[in-house]
Amino acid sequence: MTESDIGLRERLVDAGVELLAAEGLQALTLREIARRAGVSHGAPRRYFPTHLELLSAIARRGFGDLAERVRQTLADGPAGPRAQVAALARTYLEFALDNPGMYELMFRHDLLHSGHLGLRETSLPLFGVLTGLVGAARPGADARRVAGALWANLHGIAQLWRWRSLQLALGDEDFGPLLDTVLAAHLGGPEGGR
Amino acid sequence: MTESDIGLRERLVDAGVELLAAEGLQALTLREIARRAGVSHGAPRRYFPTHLELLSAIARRGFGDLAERVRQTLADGPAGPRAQVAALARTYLEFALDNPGMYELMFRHDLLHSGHLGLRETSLPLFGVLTGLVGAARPGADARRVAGALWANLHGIAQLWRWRSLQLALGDEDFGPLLDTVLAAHLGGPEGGR
DNA sequence: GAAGGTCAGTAGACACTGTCTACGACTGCC
DNA sequence: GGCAGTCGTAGACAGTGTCTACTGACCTTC
Repeated sequence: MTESDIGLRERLVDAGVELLAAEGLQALTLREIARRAGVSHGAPRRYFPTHLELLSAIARRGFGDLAERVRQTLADGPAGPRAQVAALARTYLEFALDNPGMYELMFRHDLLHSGHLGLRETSLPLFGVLTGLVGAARPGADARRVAGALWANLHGIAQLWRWRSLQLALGDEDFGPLLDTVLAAHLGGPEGGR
Repeated sequence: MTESDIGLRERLVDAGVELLAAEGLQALTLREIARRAGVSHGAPRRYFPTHLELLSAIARRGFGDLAERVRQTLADGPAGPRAQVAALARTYLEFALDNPGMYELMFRHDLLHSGHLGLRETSLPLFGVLTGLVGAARPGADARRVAGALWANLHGIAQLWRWRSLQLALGDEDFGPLLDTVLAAHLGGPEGGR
């Protein structure tokens, strides 16, 4: 009846998400998650046979959150594919910088069970959305390839920005100008279409 | 007189580089490096007070190798800033894909002592070279910003390609077409100039 | 109502990790 | 020949992920 019967499985993922946000990825040990959930270190094994699968479940939360944020951005956002791509890109970067630990985990493929766990199922649709918008914003171009290039660019910015490498090289404090440059490069000038 | 007096310090880094190439980053433990170098697990501590510093020394080898490869590419490569940027980009990606473990280590800032160890000293000059070439290839543009965008794009491609995410999304088997798209986006059409 | 069985979680062991400290051997120097 | 200082060894310690034996509660079945 209390919070304790929402199931240990969910409680473990909750504890992991909190711990990740509070202490970072290196603190996300199996035993510490169990401690935070108030169970012994052997308990998680009942639901997650291995540490990797628990981390994957936590990462799936992150992919879900990101997808939800993007969905909401596109629902609230301005009209026009060009502006929507820009809004999506900004949302993506803000997510990465607001949740550094989670973003780090989401792309640490060595820690994740990327195959069977539906990570692809939440990541590929997002790429599909981006491809559609890019295709509408640049009718002539190979939408998939341009979307792939843009995705890689966003991912690279997220990583380098988190480590302050780009700030160091550019002297910027906000990623806005850089993002404008990137969008103009992949989609054409900021005035829209091409 | 034999190989054993080139100094344990260098031997440890050598062993680490080999181990990294052979077994990957997760195998690069302090104790295994010591084992491969033929010493006890406490020996590295004499030269590297912490695991992090040994890994940083190994990563520095990687940055040195990359810088050397880029230097050679630019020396042998074709004339013209546009073509040189393209050659640099290709060299960068080939390095990342030929040495996946090393590339992974080089950008795992949580494992590296990025501050005092001269990593920045090998990475920033490379960015300076790129900025110079970009400035020559696109005289009108903000060279630093475009170079930063391109660098982030290359880094993103290297990561996503290693995880086969981009291959999955694009259906490609070679990164050449994608790289052409990226270079055209940041530098203008493939015919050169703008 | 009592017996048996399944399931969730506990407790402890194991091998492994990075770090720390005490110790031994070997060098060059006076 | 004795002596210091350096280099590497050996063992301890806390922490990790995994595995196995166990306990106890609940649920079914006679």
